[in-house]
Amino acid sequence: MIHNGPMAEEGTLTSGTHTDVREPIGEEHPICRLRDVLDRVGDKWSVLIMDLLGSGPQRYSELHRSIDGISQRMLTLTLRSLERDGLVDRTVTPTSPPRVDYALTPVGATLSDQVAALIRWADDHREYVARSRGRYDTARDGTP
Amino acid sequence: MIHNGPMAEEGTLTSGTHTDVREPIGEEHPICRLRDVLDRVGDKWSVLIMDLLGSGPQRYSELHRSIDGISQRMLTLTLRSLERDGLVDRTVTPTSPPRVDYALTPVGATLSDQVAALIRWADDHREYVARSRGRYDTARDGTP
DNA sequence: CAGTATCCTTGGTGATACTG
DNA sequence: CAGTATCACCAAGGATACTG
Repeated sequence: MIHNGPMAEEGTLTSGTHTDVREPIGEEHPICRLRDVLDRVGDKWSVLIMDLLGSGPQRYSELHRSIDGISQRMLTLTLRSLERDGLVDRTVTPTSPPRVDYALTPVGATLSDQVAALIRWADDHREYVARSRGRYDTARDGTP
Repeated sequence: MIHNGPMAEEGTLTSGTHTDVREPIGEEHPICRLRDVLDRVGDKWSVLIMDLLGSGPQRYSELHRSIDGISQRMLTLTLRSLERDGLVDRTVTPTSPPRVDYALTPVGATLSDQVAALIRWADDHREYVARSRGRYDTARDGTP
């Protein structure tokens, strides 16, 4: 049985104590530990940012301009949680106007590599997926 | 500039014509093509299912029992889109009661491998992330 | 068993405005 | 420049009930 729900609330991870309120679930599948990364990789913006930072540090405004359609709110929020997870470093240069640079941490870089692999997969199988969808949909539309 | 919005609606992929209504954006970053996979990997259930199927075909009811907390609705929906993308095969044995087996397609297996790599990453860096969060949070709570 | 149909909630997201 | 704060929305997802 894979437990998928929020098995570890912020407090559980934060507190330092790993007191599991629920039954032990780690033995059967490592998936339950995956949630964090998945949520990281899953949301729209994290991956974009991880990729962008993969080619070097970027300023807040550079990221904002580079990522079409992201709001300041989401950019900040995403960067914050990336920083919180130890995946990106935030460097403030208290000039005026202030300057803030974001860069991958060493660990963040390794995740960035995984993301890159995923991107490559997506690229390699882009057409396959498109054709699969085409076939699936026409099969449903064609013979109703 | 990375375009992230829904650049290709279902219809665009489905129709077979790749008439891009928007400006050409593929040159700058391959990210825009990634959305499909990301959405696949990103949502709660697809990854769980891909992993489960990685160890062999499973019946609907097996998946349902194996994945704690998933509703029939979401299980069906997720399996359908996985099938639509050509990542899993659905085999109906029209006995009574009916029996339906799900298995990874060859291509689905390769994505499953990527997912497995991600899982490994998550496992390897689980503690690191937890401690990063701990430090980040106590830094905020400790000095308010 | 393996779904489909329906209703309803919630939180992730965008838009907007303000600030050190 | 690099954020923070607030509001408002709506689609993803859960709960429940029904069916071939």
